[in-house]
Amino acid sequence: MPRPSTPLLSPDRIRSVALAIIDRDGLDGLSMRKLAAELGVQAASLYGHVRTKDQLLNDVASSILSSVDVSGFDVDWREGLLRCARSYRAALSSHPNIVPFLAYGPARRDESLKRLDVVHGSLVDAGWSRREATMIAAGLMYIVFGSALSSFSSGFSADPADYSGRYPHLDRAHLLPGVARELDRDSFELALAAFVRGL
Amino acid sequence: MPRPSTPLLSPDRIRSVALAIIDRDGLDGLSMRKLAAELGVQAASLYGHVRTKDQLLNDVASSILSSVDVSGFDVDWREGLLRCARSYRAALSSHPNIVPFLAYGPARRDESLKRLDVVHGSLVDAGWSRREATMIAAGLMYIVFGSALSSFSSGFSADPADYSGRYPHLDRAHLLPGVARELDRDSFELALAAFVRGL
DNA sequence: CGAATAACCGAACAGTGTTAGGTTAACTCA
DNA sequence: TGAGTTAACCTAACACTGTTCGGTTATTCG
Repeated sequence: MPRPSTPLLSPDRIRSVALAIIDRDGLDGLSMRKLAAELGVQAASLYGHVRTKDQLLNDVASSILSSVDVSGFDVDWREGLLRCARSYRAALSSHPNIVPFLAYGPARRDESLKRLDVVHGSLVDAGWSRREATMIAAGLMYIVFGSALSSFSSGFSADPADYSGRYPHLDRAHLLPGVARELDRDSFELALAAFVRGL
Repeated sequence: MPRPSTPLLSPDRIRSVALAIIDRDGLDGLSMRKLAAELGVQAASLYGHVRTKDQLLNDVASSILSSVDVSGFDVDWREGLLRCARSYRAALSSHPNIVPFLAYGPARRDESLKRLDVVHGSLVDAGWSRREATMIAAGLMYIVFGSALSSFSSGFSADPADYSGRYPHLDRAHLLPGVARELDRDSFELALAAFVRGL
């Protein structure tokens, strides 16, 4: 196929299909050849629109982070922290398979830094020292990313035999996958509330 | 080379060299061929001692987790949580490159489950409901794994130009890598203290 | 109308995890 | 001691991976 009348590819289309594959097949399930195939194209063609696979993943990551909401700091810093953490987690948990990539280097993406700048500035304005502000922001990220790795409740096996006998206090752990989503959210809310209250 | 007089390989030796490579070159820096080369052997020979690369990584992970200390629950549950979290983080942060792998599925490794069983049982004995115990354990893991991903302080650039101007409140972010270790530990302690206090 | 550019393709390169089949040393047992 | 088995390594290959090079053709601009 030579140059088509109307272009088959665009950065937007590539990003959205890439994210769909990641959601469906996991992070390892995304290859440039598979991505190209689903776009009706050969792998080499992607490199006219995307610099590298890593860059593509970064772009996908940024688009996800753009929904993180730091408007709560207009109210007060506690509300800001809560709202930021909740929207951050919501963004991550709607695309759990990309979280391991995201967690690698969140501090170099513009979408992350813009929001971190607001958080840090608001905390300092509220009277925290710069060092404290940094630590509070870090602690918030710990809870957000820790919970978004989400491999806690949902990481358990649904087979009772994997636990009964061997782990006396985990005899109901096989029930966890069934309530994973709800339990993960409640665990996150518990950790977040305790953290913000304890500051 | 046929069968050598004294075996060149053993599961132990393979694991320890694998971990050394991961510590030195990162998780992606470990390949079966490189591992074999450093062991003075061809890649295929490894498969007489190791089922798959994934299994090898799991074994390495388990050996790291074996140093997590849950003895603090003999004192009381707060002390148990603190000591468990600290030793967990210490174990992870001495091999930061393997954390992304570890975070994938901690709930299926025997070394993890044995300790989780103690944590859960101790919390229930202390009067928490089973559900609360699960959520508290999850929250603790959030902070441990979130902080061990360690990409927070150390993930920043050391070049001032990456921040000044664009992010007004992050004008000293380039100093973070220099104090990353200390700041990460303090942030972890802050989050941990706030969490345990807030329960 | 001619030239430049943009969009795609085929083929290749070096690397990955893993398997099959072969070779030889060391061990086991009569 | 000698035969047979097993264990430990090897080479070669398979099907993948991300990425690059050079080629072909449709569109667009001067």
